[in-house]
Amino acid sequence: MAAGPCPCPDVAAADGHLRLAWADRFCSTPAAMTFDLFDSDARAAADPAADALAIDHPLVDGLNPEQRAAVLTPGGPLLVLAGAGSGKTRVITHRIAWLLERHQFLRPPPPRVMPWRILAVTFSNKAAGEMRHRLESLIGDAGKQLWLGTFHAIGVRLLRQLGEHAGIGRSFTIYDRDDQKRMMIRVMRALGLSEKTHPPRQIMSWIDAAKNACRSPGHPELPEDEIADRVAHRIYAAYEAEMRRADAVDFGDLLMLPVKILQENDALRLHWAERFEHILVDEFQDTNAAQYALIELLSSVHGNVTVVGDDDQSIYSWRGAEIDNILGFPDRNPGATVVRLERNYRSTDVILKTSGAVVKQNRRRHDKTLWTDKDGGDKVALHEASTDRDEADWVARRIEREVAAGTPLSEIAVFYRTNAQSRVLEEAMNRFRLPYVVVGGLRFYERAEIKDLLAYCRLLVNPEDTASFLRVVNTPTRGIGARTIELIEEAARARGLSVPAAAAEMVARGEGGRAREKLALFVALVEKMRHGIAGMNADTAGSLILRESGLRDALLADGGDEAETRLENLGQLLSGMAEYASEAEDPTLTGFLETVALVSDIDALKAGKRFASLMTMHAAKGLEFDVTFVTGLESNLVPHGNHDDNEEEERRLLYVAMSRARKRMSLSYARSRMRFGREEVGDASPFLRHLPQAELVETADPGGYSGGLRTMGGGRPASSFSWGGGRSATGRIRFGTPARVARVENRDDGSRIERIAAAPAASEERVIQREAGGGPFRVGGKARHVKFGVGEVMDIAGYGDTARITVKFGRTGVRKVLARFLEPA
DNA sequence: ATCATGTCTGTTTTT
DNA sequence: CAGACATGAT
Repeated sequence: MAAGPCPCPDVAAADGHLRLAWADRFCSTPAAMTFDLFDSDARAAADPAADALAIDHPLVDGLNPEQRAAVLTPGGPLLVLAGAGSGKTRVITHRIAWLLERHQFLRPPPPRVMPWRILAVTFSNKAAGEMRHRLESLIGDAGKQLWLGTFHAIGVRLLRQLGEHAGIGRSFTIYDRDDQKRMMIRVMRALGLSEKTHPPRQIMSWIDAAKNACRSPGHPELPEDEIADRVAHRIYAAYEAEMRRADAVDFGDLLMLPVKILQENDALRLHWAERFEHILVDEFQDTNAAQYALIELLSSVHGNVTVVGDDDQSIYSWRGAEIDNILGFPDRNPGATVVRLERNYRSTDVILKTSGAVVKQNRRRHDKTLWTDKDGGDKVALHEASTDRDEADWVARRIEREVAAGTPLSEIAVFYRTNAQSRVLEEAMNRFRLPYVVVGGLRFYERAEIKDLLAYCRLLVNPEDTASFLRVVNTPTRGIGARTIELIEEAARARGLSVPAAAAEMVARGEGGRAREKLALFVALVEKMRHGIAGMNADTAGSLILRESGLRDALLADGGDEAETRLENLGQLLSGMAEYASEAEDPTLTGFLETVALVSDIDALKAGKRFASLMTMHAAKGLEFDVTFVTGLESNLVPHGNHDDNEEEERRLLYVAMSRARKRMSLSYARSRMRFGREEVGDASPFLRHLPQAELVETADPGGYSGGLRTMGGGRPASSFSWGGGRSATGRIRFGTPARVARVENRDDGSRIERIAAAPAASEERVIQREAGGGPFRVGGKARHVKFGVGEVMDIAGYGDTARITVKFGRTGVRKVLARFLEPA
């Protein structure tokens, strides 16, 4: 990024057109050359100011002038400030395609860029998949060859090749939070530290912050923190040593280690920076120091960096993201081309104005004016509900109406601040029998049985994998308990070995206390399986391990409903492995494990159709829907903490959520909400204060609250709000719950909790609806299972995709199956 | 060594 | 409310 000023002229604007100059940093001819299209001669003769941007090329056809500028800018640092809905993904994909194809259209042709010399970085796996998909539809298989992925995925790829320079082996394992915590606790015990004085959670997030800032143990400027005492530094150092011993890396390492390696090794840096001729970074406002450093290093030869982002959508500062990376980009990169995309193609004017009114309250931002030619639009509904449950019902009822009016479910989304809020909404969706997916919420890969099998897999691939060893050594139970593990730990500490290595050595020496025999059996089992899976594809290996490890037998022996569910889940995992093996470049277990470590939601797969989407506001970034519901807009939830320092970010988060809608949006909040099993009373979010009245329609439950919305936020009167006794201005919304009584509870610590009496019984209608929670399934209806075929639904228990549905299949007979394995037939 | 039971504790947000 | 964790009985 800092390759020095480019001698070539920047793209200059003229009459909304641009002159195209050849300015790639690596061009062998330093003087700028102007290229024209084959067919541009006549045009140029007719109008000397006319330029190459009037290109008749499918890649820029239909783009607005700014988008064209962004796509066609030849090289050097390029900042695209892309407002919400301004077509930034389109710009990135088209720019990549153009870089790959432009040599066919420019004279004289610039050197051809090969796809594997382009690096495109996205924020999430979902975004990477989407981009790859769109790219392939533009340029076909060449799209498969470029380096495209999240920062973390790119980090893995680099570490695979460079890891040895940081003491990382070839088969390193990526640890998730659980594994990290396990290692952390071991380290602290070894150091004789109490978990009380140094909560592992806090230490972990401190270390995470250090890694996001690229700081190893011993760095003079480790993050400031109240827990950042000398002890914490010692823990950090010991934790790192232990991770290396286990040949494991955490998420922070995936960013920090490649940076360290490239910083410390000139030859490697040159090699890799030479390799990438063009680098493109999406969601640049959410990059942290390590990510920035990585980009800087990798672009240090050619200097062709395109960064795309929107400072108003920076919502990850808690993960170390520095908004200054985007705000300060032009200063850090003199001569950078800056393109602003302010035309919004997504939302109605009403939605644009409403969301804009929120984010405009922020001080630290580039002022910008998004505009659209879609005038007017449906007004934004603002709804006050008595309780969270009523709010959820209100949302579900409106979704029902949308569906009746012809909106596809896939075009409807519900957003909330915290994952815990999904539950009430899910229950309401079930009452109304509306099919839905929780995006990124329930995590398939976090189920115990899945983690067990994966831990076996990882231990086989990485013989030093301490965390996985500890997880499976007694799963299923084989008589190796705490005492034996303690012995192994001691041996490992004494000899500086990883835990599995220490266990193997103990067995070899005939040590191991009472459980010696059993431990020997286990070590032999692991060896046997490791030998057995050599050369196998992921799925074949997976089923061998499931069989040999005893996991399968243990579940079969159990025989209960839950065991059956777990077996189903494991079956699902195996088919996932098969699917992976059939299409992946590297079909082995190693490849699969790598992919799995970076992917959280398998459910995103079915987000395509037939389901409404439920997700956190964070997860909503980058997505769009015809109709959205932004829920839980209460003062203690949005903004979340009471800290002033993140208020602007919380407002941006709300802005992100509000700018996802194409046609209609509803905002809602509840006067009381269940939290920690208690009902808590709150006010509307102070962020709602500045909503433009003209764009709103307000409604409220009639609830027993004297006066309803009285105060907002700091207790000041909310004069901007008016509402009339629960009557809907649209007159179409029905109301449900009767009055309830509030009471105040004084607690010992002097704090006061306002509570509300338990909700009265639901209406008749609801009781009936509540009985069926099977999403798209109905008792008496048909359901299809991949293996068992079509059958009749006999019973439904639970809700959502974890509902247990009893189906009578023709061949297999009656079975209980999770809803997630079925589709309506 | 294992299982059942009880208690406490906590909730942002995610690669 | 639910998951993690400690305790105690077998």
